[in-house]
Amino acid sequence: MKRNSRLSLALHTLGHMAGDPDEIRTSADIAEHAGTNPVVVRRVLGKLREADILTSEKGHAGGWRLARQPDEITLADVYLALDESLIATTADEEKPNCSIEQALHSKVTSVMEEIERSLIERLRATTIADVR
Amino acid sequence: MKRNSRLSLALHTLGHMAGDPDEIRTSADIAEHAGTNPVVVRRVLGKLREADILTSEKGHAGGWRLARQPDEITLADVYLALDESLIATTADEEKPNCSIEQALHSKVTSVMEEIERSLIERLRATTIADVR
DNA sequence: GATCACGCAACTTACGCAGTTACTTTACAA
DNA sequence: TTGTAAAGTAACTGCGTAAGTTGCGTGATC
Repeated sequence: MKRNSRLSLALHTLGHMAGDPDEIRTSADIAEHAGTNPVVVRRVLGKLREADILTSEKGHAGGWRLARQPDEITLADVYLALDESLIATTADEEKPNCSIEQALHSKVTSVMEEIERSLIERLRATTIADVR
Repeated sequence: MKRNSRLSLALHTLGHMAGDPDEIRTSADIAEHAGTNPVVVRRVLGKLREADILTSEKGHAGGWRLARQPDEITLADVYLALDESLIATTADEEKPNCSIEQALHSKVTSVMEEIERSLIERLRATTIADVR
């Protein structure tokens, strides 16, 4: 796998689920299709379950399923469910004792926050049904 | 040091230089002020030299100096000089043989490119003289 | 109760980057 | 011309993060 793998894995899986919402899928099947490991799949999809995007069932004939309709799940929902940020967080300094550092930090931080909001807004315009 | 250290180091240093453009600074001095190592400073500032933001002189009484006026150096110039991206690059897949992955990749890539352009545009509005 | 699935914790591995060391090159000055 | 002070650079180390892996527990169905 590569960088940004969590979001890629999540979206890829959701895309397939959107195409056949009634099918239940196991971590093993998903992992094989995505070329990764069942435990990794559970880690990532577990985040999506916390955000009420997916449900999982244990036991025989268990697995993963969408918790909502595909057209009610936006890319922003998925992005936010994984805490992972595509925007580099400006490392929180302990104490920017230097005034120039303070000015820079506040400037860059405000720009990045604006960009992040803008990103989420754009992601909200697409649902996983659109990429099916 | 922490995350995003290269951009922080670059901007911090340039901010100080903007306050006193005629002073020549050694890597050792800069490193001490920034709490890091002279070699690291040279690595980062070397990138800025390639972008004609700084000049360096070897030998006795050598060091680093701005190559342009402070108000002619934007945050975008610095950001672009360091190749480092604040926007996570969507890992270049070898061959997305899966059609859903293709659709996702192109969608996410186009959003991210738009966001990156937007970021650069905003960074271009501030010069290092503004944070002095 | 056997099996099949997720849940989870702990460990291993891979990778990037800051940090470090050591050496070379260059410029200036005594 | 020799010594010193600076950048340039290559190679190595250490650390943090994330994926990958293993093992065991838990719950549901047959």
